This record gives sequence, structure tokens and C-alpha cells, in this order.
Amino acid sequence: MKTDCKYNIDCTHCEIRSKLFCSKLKEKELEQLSKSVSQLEYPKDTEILSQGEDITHIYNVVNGMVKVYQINAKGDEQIIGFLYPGDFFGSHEGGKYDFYTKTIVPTRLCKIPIIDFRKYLNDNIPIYEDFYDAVVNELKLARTQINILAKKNADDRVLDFFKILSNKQISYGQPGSPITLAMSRSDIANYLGLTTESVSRSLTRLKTNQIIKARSTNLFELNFSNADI
Amino acid sequence: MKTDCKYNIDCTHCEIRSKLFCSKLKEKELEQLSKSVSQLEYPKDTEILSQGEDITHIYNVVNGMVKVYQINAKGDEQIIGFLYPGDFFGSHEGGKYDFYTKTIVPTRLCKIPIIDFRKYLNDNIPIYEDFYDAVVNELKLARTQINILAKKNADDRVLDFFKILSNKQISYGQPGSPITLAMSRSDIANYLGLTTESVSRSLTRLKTNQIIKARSTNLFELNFSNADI
DNA sequence: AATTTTAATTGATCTAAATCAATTTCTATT
DNA sequence: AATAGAAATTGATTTAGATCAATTAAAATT
Repeated sequence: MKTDCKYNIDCTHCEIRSKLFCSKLKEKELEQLSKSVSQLEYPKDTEILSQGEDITHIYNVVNGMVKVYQINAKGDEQIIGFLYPGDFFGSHEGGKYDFYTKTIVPTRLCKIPIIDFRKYLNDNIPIYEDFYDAVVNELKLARTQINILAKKNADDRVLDFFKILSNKQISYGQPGSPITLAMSRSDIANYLGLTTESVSRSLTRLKTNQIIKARSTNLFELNFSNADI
Repeated sequence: MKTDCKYNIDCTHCEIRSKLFCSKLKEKELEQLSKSVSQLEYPKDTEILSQGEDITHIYNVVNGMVKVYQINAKGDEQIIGFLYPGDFFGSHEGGKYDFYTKTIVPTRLCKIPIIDFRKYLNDNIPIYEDFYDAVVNELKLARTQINILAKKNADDRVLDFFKILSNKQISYGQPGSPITLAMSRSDIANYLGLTTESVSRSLTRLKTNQIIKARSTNLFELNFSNADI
């Protein structure tokens, strides 16, 4: 099952470069980076890295989707985010990865050895700032999730989740509606601190109340403005 | 009520310097920093800064305690953390504060104008790294909260909260037990996504089951190891 | 110290989501 | 296309925590 396809890639022609820190590099640096970078195609449900492992690479999502999760003391998975094309992961945890990542659909990742990456980081404050901003952004997302989880109403949680996805789509240049649920109901439930059954029932209620409209199982039109979450 | 007492302070003799980025500054820089830094005494329940305001200062908690919270779309407060002596807040939100902060006990804060602060930041990568680490730490705390909020059991949430406080006390050189609850039951409830009544009942259950022991309303002995949360 | 105010706990009831179980729908594989 | 397997939905029941209400305990104020 686990058949990774490796591609050597020319970073100067990367399809998502504009979304990445690489856009801050000079032409020469970029050519050099190309030598150490590889792009890999991962099938669905492939674990990319594990909590506690030494940090060896940082990854950029080129296409597909990745879920980020931790295992709590009780041994249960807790999803803390979903990564879209242009998102990166793997850095910033003082030597060890602090979470697990797994593809939830077939996914192509750009993989940079941390050692090569640091070369650019050390004498390039703008890139440092980029990564600083990326962590700040993660922090914002984490706090969004906190605000969701503190809500005591299942429908509100599901709606907020839809708003997040909608905003993500917009920030990636797609329309805010309809939204595609690439993740399973059980992943949604986990992220929202609910059971799959409760998510399912919420969806049914929201459909009944015309707040959303299902085009298919994983494609929903949103009949509300997603101004603020 | 809002009577702030201002003290001009000599940073070279600061009681919490070892816990702060300031420890990375050279003697001369520190003397210069002293000129722009002030320490202020705030009474309980004083709002220090508000979400959306321009960032003008960064703050260090010298003593006392501060709560950090956001206001959600529904207009409700959501607490996202409690700050102890040595913790700082105010930076890293791209121009605007992204949360509210309020003292929950009489608190002394060290206040640094962001403009002076940046001087040291710009040509001092180690300090940059300090702040990077601080955000990463905030991210970890946020994810800890996520793991708590995703739990479906009130007792587990309260216990995890006690473990967090215990670990915080340890990291500040105090014993891990007994723990002091400087915050109100309703602040705890808010942080844990529960009602005050549920927190109260959890406490009673945990006392009955001998898992904790109340020395007073806000002082609890923990009869368990807080190895991992 | 006495009184007022506020915070915390306890009690009774209700309700929304969990749980357990059965279908139905979707997806993958032959 | 037919079948097997997995995922999602729906149903019945239970339960933990919310809600509403009252009491007790702790602070604050006079």
C-alpha cells in the first residue's frame, strides 16, 4: 500500500511557490535549494511523521490534505488541524516533532532537509519572520479551535467548522461555497469534540433548517455569510 | 478603582530577569533598556490591553496573575490562558493585539515600549529565537487546552487543569503540590468549557474519591503524580 | 464586629449529546 | 455489474452536565 513516488523537482517552477517561504529566496538560492528538495506522492492514510521523533525535514503540502494530531495520555487521537496546499509543517518544536501527521487523501508533499533549510534561515531574517508568522497563524487556528470546543452546542461547532473551511478555501483562491469535506465524519467529530453520530445529526438538522444544502455527501452549500468566526 | 502605581526600575536588579529575554542582553543594552521600561502595580480586575488595539507595549508579569481571553462572535468571553510571573504578552500579532488581558489578582507588570524592544530584536537573533520559542510555547499550551476541551468528562478536565497548574508551579521553582487557585471558579469553568456548578461538583467528587484534598477553598493537595498531561 | 455583597456549593429537574444498535449509503474490489 | 467492506445516517435509550433555584461560605465594606 505504502508506495511513495519520488520526484526531483525544479523549485523555480513550483506550482505553490508563491504561497511559501521559498518566494523570499533569491534565484541562486532557489536553484541550490532544488538540489536538496524532493517532492513525494503519498497515498491516503500515510503517516508522515510522529510525535517525539527527531526533526529531520520540514514539509510543504503541494496538493491533497494532511491531518495533524496528538495522542493524549489516555491513548486517544486528538486532531488539532487540517493542512491545505501551501501549508507547511515539521519545524519549530525544539528538536522533536510535537505531533503526528497523516495524509487523509492522496497527497503530494515537498520535503526539505532541516539542515539545508537552516542555512537559509540563519542569515535571512525575513524568512525567520515568515516562520514566526506561520507559528502565530497556527496559534490563531488553535485558539479558534478552543473557541469552538468551549461551545456547548453541537450545531454551532459544526457551523463554525464549515466557516473555517470556507475561509480556508477563500484564502486559497477558491470560492467560499460550496465547501468540500475532504476529511471523514469521524475526523470532523474528533476535531470538534463530538461523536460521529452527533456530527451526522447536526448535519441533518442544519439541512432541515436550510442553513446548509448538501450537493453530495461531502459537498455543502452554505446559506450564511461567514463574516466572522 | 483603577489606581496604577508606577515605578521606575533598574533592570539590572530585576527580580525576574533570569526568566526573561532581558537576560540575553549585554550590560550596556540593559542599562539603556532601563530608561524606557517602567514597572506598574495594577489592582485586581484591571484590563491591560484589548483585542484589536495597536500594539504599543509588551508586558512581563513580575508578580500576580493575568488572564488572557478572547470575545467570540456571540459576545462571550473565552479564556485561553493564565499568565504567571516571568510570562510575557503583547507581541507577535502583526500590529494588533489578538486578545484581551486582565489582572485577576493585584499584579505588577513590566512594560516595554514595542519601539524600544524592536531595537534589540532586529540585530539579535538569540532574542528573536526567544520570542519564537515563547510563541511555540503558547502554541503548546493552546493544544493542551484543546486536548482538555475535547474530553467529554468534567472530572478529567478539572484534573488536567490541576496538572497544568502543578507543572507551572514546578517550572517556577515552587512545589507541584499543594496548588493555589488564584482564579475564580467561573474563570476555571470558562477555561474548561464547563459551568461553575459543574466545576464545583467535580471538585466535590474528586475530594470524596480522595484524589485531591482541600486545605482551603483555593488550596488543594494533589494525591496523584502529574507525570504527563 | 456587623452587615452587605459576592462567590461557591448543593439540590432538583431538564436536555442535549453519548451510547448502543440497526440500517442505509457509499466506495472499493473482484 | 455484482458483491463485500467501510462509512454515514437514523433510531432508541441512557446519562452527564446544563439550567434554574436555593443555601452556605467567603470577602468586602461600613
